[in-house]
Amino acid sequence: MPRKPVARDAVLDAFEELLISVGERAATLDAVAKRAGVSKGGLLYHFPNKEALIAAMLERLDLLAGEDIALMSAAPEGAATYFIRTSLWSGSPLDRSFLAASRLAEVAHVEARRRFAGIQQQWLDLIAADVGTGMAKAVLYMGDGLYLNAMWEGGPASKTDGRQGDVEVLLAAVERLRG
Amino acid sequence: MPRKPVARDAVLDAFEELLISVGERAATLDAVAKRAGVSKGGLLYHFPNKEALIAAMLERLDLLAGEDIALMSAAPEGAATYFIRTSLWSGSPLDRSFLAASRLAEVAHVEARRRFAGIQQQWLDLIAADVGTGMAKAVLYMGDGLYLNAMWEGGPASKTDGRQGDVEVLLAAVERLRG
DNA sequence: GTCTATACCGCGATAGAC
DNA sequence: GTCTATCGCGGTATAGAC
Repeated sequence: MPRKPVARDAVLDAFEELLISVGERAATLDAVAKRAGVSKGGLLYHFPNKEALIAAMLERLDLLAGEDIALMSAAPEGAATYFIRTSLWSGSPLDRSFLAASRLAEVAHVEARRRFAGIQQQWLDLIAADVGTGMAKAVLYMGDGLYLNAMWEGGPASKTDGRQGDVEVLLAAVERLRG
Repeated sequence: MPRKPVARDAVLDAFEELLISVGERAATLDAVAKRAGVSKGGLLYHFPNKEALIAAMLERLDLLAGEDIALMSAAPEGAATYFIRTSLWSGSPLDRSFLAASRLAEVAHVEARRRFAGIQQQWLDLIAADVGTGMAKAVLYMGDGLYLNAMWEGGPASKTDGRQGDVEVLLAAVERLRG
């Protein structure tokens, strides 16, 4: 198992942060390098081009998502409740990774969209095992809609603030859909 | 009431199509002009800069959304059912306009996000009048989630195909949430 | 392994002919 | 009203010093 240099992770962190805070278009190599505290040349030593940088970020997303799937399947309150609760921004590594990747999916990045589809499918399977296949997609889409509206509202900052009441509404809805 | 030139509308149509099919970053003035069958100079005669082009597109969105709100409030099957049904891509002018604007909201375009918030609020009000304030957001978010997943799946093409069954699931869920 | 310097290209926008 | 030509900027990527 090869140990990756710290500078590499710092660059990945910086890339995620910029995707989240300023969007895909402004997350340039220059900006990433500056934020990570390396030169552009130094960045391009670790990641030969921008696609390689993106690929590494998506790898990390898959890793974190895998851990979340494990937690979700073991959640005592049930997968559906766990899913709705964690649809709200909490600043976790997975949140950041997911949101950053979402910026790429939005601009039609093919591989980012493929990963998303895979993760969604795993979530759907667990929710279906919890609330039944009939209503699983309803639950999944509610969580996704919450996520989407928080995005439109203007970034992750506002998520924690005003959306807590929404979570309670959705949890009540989930209870009505169970069975 | 001033008549707008046809070339103007052709440019707006081309801009929307490109936003939808190739994303915000690739919807450049060059690409729009080529698709609309005019030169870049010709385009910039009608819209002095890119912001003006965006502003005109958002105007059209508001107009179409207003018409939809009117239809929704008069829908015999109820606002909630109408909303879920029309969350699926049908290729209508509103669908195209909404999806195109969504590409801008995704890259943090401030005005696009403001318009979205307004439209969402109007939808929410009508749904609340139909199913009650308690469950209105659950219904709204289900529709939004359906929309979001169709996006991730890779553009509007696939929407019509595989998601029809999802609509039926969501409509059944709405019935359970009514009251 | 990380830096500086630079090549190269495509974007938005302007100027002016027709 | 629509065109061609061109500028300036900022993006990705490369070359080569240290």
